[in-house]
Amino acid sequence: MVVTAPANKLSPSCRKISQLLSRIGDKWSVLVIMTLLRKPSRFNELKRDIDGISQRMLTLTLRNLERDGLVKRTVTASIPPRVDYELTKLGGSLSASVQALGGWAFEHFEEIDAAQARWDAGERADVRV
Amino acid sequence: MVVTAPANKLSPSCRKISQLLSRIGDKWSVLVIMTLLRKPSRFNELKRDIDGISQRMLTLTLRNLERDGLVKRTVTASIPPRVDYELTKLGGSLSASVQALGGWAFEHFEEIDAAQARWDAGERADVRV
DNA sequence: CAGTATCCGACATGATACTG
DNA sequence: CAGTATCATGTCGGATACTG
Repeated sequence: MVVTAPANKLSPSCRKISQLLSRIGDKWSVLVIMTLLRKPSRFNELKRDIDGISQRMLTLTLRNLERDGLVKRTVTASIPPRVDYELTKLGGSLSASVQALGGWAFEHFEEIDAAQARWDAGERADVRV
Repeated sequence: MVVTAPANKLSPSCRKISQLLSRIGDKWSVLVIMTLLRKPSRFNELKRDIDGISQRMLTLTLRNLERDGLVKRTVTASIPPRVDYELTKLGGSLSASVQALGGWAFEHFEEIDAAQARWDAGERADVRV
């Protein structure tokens, strides 16, 4: 019995993309990375620069990025305590790729918005044969 | 009274990145895009190729991508019904940027895994001064 | 075949209060 | 200043059943 060719499963590298996105694709990670790319910052400095982030989420996001080796944390034992965050070399190399995606977003967001507007207006663009 | 310089808020383009990620950064969108990049497919064909996706999530993901103008849907009124999905030109251009990110992921995922392993082993890598 | 409808649990996020 | 702890809520996603 002849069986048709094996299913065209996705290659492992495609899975890597989605794994990466599940790491940095949350609501705040990219914003934190882009902020740290501009300059290393202290905790409350980040909180001020990233509009709308809660203290809790900033802490969690930084911990995750630190765990992934993308951000380095430096504690200075003074009073008041001082904690500085900066991108690691790994984090810096990631930000380059993220910025590339940002370039696409900046060039095409109007097309996306337009497509959504059409969709929401009820003009579904699919084809019926 | 002299006030310090305006807060270093993120530039609008950075926000665009996070907006894009909130669109395609969900669990399945990128997987669907990468699958359609290889070849246009029918509904159940996609379901077979994308391991683990539920019927519900495939439907929702396709609707969102269609709404964003990234995917085109073609209905053939036959019995049984036939529906084909393919990337639009916009979707194709996005996939290039996504693949760039995938390249980074493929090159560096070992470093990330290693960093996580260190963290989980309790060796927090931060610096104390 | 290609969906829709419904229910439900898990997780992500926000708000708030407290601490070394 | 830089967190941690706790609670409340909303959304995401899976399972299941039904339909043109």
